[in-house]
Amino acid sequence: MTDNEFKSRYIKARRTVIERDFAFLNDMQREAVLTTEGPLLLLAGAGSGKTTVLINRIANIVRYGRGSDSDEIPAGVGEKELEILEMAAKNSHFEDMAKARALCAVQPCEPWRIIAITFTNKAANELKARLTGMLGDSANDIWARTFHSACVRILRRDADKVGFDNSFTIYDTTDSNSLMKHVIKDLNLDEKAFPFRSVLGYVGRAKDAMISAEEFSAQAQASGDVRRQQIAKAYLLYEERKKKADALDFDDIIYYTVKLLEESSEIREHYQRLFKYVLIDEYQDTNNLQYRLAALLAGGHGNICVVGDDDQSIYKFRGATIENILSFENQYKNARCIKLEQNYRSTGNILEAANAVIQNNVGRKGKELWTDKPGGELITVYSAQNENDEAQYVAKSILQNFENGGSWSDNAVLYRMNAQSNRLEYALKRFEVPYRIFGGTGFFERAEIKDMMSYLCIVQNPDDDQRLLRIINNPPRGIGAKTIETVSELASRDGVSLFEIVSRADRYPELGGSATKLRLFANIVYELQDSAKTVPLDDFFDILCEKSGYIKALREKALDEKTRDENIARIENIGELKTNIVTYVRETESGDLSGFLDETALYTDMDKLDEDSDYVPVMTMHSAKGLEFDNVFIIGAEEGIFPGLRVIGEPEEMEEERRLCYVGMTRARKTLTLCCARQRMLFGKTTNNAPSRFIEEIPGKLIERCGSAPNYSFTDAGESSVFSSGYGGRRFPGVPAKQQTQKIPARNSAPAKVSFSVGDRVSHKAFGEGEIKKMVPMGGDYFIEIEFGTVTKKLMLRAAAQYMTKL
DNA sequence: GTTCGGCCCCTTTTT
DNA sequence: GGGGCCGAAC
Repeated sequence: MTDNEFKSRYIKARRTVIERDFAFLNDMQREAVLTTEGPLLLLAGAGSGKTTVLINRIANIVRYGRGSDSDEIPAGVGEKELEILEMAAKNSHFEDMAKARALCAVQPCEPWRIIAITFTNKAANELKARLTGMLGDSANDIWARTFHSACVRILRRDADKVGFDNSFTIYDTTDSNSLMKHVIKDLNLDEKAFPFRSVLGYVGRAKDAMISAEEFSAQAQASGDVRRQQIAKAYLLYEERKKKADALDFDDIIYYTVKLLEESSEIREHYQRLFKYVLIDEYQDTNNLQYRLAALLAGGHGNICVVGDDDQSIYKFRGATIENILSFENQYKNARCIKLEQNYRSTGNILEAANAVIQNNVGRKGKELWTDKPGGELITVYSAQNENDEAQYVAKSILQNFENGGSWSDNAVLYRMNAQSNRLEYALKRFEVPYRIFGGTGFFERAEIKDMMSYLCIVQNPDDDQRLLRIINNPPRGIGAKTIETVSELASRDGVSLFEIVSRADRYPELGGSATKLRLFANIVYELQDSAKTVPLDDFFDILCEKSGYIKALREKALDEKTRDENIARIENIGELKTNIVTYVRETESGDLSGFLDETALYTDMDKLDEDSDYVPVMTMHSAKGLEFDNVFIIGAEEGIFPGLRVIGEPEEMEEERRLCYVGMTRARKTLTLCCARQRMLFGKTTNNAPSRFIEEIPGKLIERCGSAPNYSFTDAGESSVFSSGYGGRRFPGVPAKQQTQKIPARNSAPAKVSFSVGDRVSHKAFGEGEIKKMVPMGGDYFIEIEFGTVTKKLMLRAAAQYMTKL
């Protein structure tokens, strides 16, 4: 046998044995799993098994290294080894498979040398959980993290190289907003002409382009644009304050990591040597900074795998650019590209509907998902009277799904914006449906939680001025606005933090009698810092509650009849925070304060804490990305809401909105329900919205319409459906003039006449014969209970009537 | 210094 | 509808 012959037989047999481990995948998926070396672009449609591919690819790398994707032959192997491999390749019941597998490995990769970056915590957690399931505890060493948490980990080691202390604090959006507000005020800028949000937008965009405050300022000077110069001033001061407070905002976390890696060859090389394999999920959503970061991390071994789907790009608003995925093959000349187009998640109907919607987008690469699952249930479109009716319908449908057998968590409710959750929550509570709201004004945004977190942050880093201001007089310590103003002036005069002044208050005659009170506060901080060093975190938290006087103040307020409930709730919430701390201490080795602060700063919702319990997840379509559920309810599918008012008339943004719709629809495995309300109260105003154009883009044959607003007209997609909120103008486009004068029926008014009544015997297509036990008018429909033999079903009459005949 | 009431603003989506 | 901010009253 020649060397060449030996070599090619060896490689072939090795590949065949490895392939066997992944026989359950389809050809394209397997190809992606086995392609481990060099740059790889994975175009993965919704539900195409992307995560499955990712975790199996990692498993392959851990088990076999580059065995499946290399023509190297390890030194010292001969014909005996070839024989073993070829036997194993031929016979899947080969007796010494362990030996054969061992022969397949070419430098198997240590788990801690693999980094897999995702966008959301949920995606990262799922990745981690599935990896652990597959690889056991060693999977914990894999860097399966979000961009932000990976960067925090890097910066915790070396932030001092870019001008921060390694114990830096993280500012969330609220902190950034509040800091920018102060900055604008202190610069005497007109708050109308320079809204903090928009200034922060400029800052964010500048950072994404790696333009520092100084560079931005220089550019503004050169341009002669006065407005830009003002923004530059705000940018400079904003950065200065953050630096003084040793704080990084969300953008900074990525920005400074990139800066660190670009500027320090030593650190860059450390990570480039460390990470043999880099995987980036949702690559279509990366912005410029994240794109640079990915390239930096993979710069050593060059094994970068990016996964994405141009149809699911929904973060353009925060600087994500689809260009990153489109230009991947230019950036990496030897890149390979694999497309996954078979959908395993959804039924044929759901997929056909989603494809039909996304086809209305012009700017796309043109990828068509297909499935071998035929038909399935029709897509339900429910037209509600108003948001209450909509919420009740959803709650009842979920209840019904649950009663038909299944978990609560098989159902999910998705909406466009967090503000829509209110009515829904109410309905779910009423029907005793366990649910959980993700995102939005969550637990960590409650005032009392932010206060306690601020105390913890101050213990960790007393120079954090933003948080110091939050708690210095909370509970009241007699440190008022005047005193704080004086302290601020002294601090900015001496170029030090507020706490520096507070702790040495007696040296400043300007502070007069307040000095004692300030010293008292400083002492509390010092004492807390001492306990934090010696006492476990959970016990420390109790000490904090007591020493700060915070709980005591709440108890006193709770004595007042008027505010009793509110303050008791606050105390309970703090108890809940304690529970989080206890869990954190139990689940992490070090259980230290800084780790807890990092986690809570980056994890907006504590989703991972009770994954065992069963509940209905409720969230925006943005946060639903990457998740899947049997039954998906999308509420608020109306012009002006989804698509939102501000994207109507903006073709590019409309396309992003449509991609969001595509993301929402493709979350569903078995059933998909789209709801629209004829009348809706939002932000204190009542509006009459036409059904979403996205509904109209779904072929009629795939839809089953139902609902309590039967006159609610569905127009053809086109100009007439652009009408949204009822500011003058025509209220119901497409509705004949005669009906327009009709009053909209009030909530719970008598519904249209029905041909069923209590006591009727009925025959139902799915449940057989039964008797109507109860009928309650509800949202223009009837809520009915029918006894079928031993089981009682709760149904909505209008929907059920289609399957029922009277006996 | 503190508290309370009214006014004004904002309403996209995530880390 | 609700939260933040400011000014007036305690």
